[in-house]
Amino acid sequence: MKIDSIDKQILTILQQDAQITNVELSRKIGISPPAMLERVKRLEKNGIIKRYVAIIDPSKVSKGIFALVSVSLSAHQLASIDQFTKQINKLDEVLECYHVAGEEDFILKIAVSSIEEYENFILNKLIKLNGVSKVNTKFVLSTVKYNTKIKIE
Amino acid sequence: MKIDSIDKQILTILQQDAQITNVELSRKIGISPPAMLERVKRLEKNGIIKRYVAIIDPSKVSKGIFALVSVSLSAHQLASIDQFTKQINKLDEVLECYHVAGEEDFILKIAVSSIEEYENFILNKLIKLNGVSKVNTKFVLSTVKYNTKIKIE
DNA sequence: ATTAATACCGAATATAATTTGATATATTTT
DNA sequence: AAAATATATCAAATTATATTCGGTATTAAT
Repeated sequence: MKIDSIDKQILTILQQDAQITNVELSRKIGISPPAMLERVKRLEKNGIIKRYVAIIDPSKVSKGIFALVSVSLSAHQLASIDQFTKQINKLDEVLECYHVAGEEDFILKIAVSSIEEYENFILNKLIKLNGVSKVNTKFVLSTVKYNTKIKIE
Repeated sequence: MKIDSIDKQILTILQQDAQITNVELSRKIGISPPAMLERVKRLEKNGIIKRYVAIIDPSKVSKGIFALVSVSLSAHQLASIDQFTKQINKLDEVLECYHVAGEEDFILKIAVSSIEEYENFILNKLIKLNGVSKVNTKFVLSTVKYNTKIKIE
């Protein structure tokens, strides 16, 4: 699907405020509400817009402790990464997980409510996954920036 | 502000689907639409819900290259971290930035459209920030999990 | 126990989303 | 280049939803 300049404007706005009304959005960009509606639906149907979410303040729901964790898999396990992938996707504490090039294999972002909960996560969940051979934790002191918006250009 | 069991259900649902209508949400949870509306507004006003956003597929808007970058500041610069913080917040390529405990000072998540753009970001933007003394890049091979939802319990 | 505050509901109203049918604008085909 | 097709657009009408309102129940405080 090809994305034109109007689509880009739509995506830029919706990434910052998904609650904007269709009427207001169409007014801002300068096309009619029905035309806008069709464009947004098309962006959704084609998977450009994946979903709409509410962003919660973690500290206000007692999930204020974050950690960035690197994980290495044993060589033979690396052959079947999708098993690891599936397991990671089931763990609620894992917000993000990236397969990376370099020393370690994966970098995970973890959110928990306490150090005890973190310890429990590492000892009873993460290192019990098949093939996990090395784990290294960096605790987050503060979140400097958290942005779900990617620049559209 | 105190959050009860109904609020938790609301937050859990809105974190997955912020487009749900107030009518549908109230039906799911079992209170009337006006009561639901008041609760959601309260969660917004108290900053529990920070904002609503559309999540875009980066690969479909040619921002398919991600990197995780560690940054160390020189000792004297660490004294005024908020300067670094402000600068980081202005850079569109930086989606997330965490101040971490350990070897390095910050971990950044970067999104760009090409390796050339990445090189330009590092050479002309990141290392030109005051006090940046060490930079180390890990390129993301694949995103295993990307979740903005934190478990409410 | 009494008062005050809070949360709730059903009904009415205001606002917005969505559908419709017609028209214009590109795009492709001949 | 002209005709045909597909696509995008609009204004108006309809449908659905958000929001307001007045009153009632429930909870918390005095």
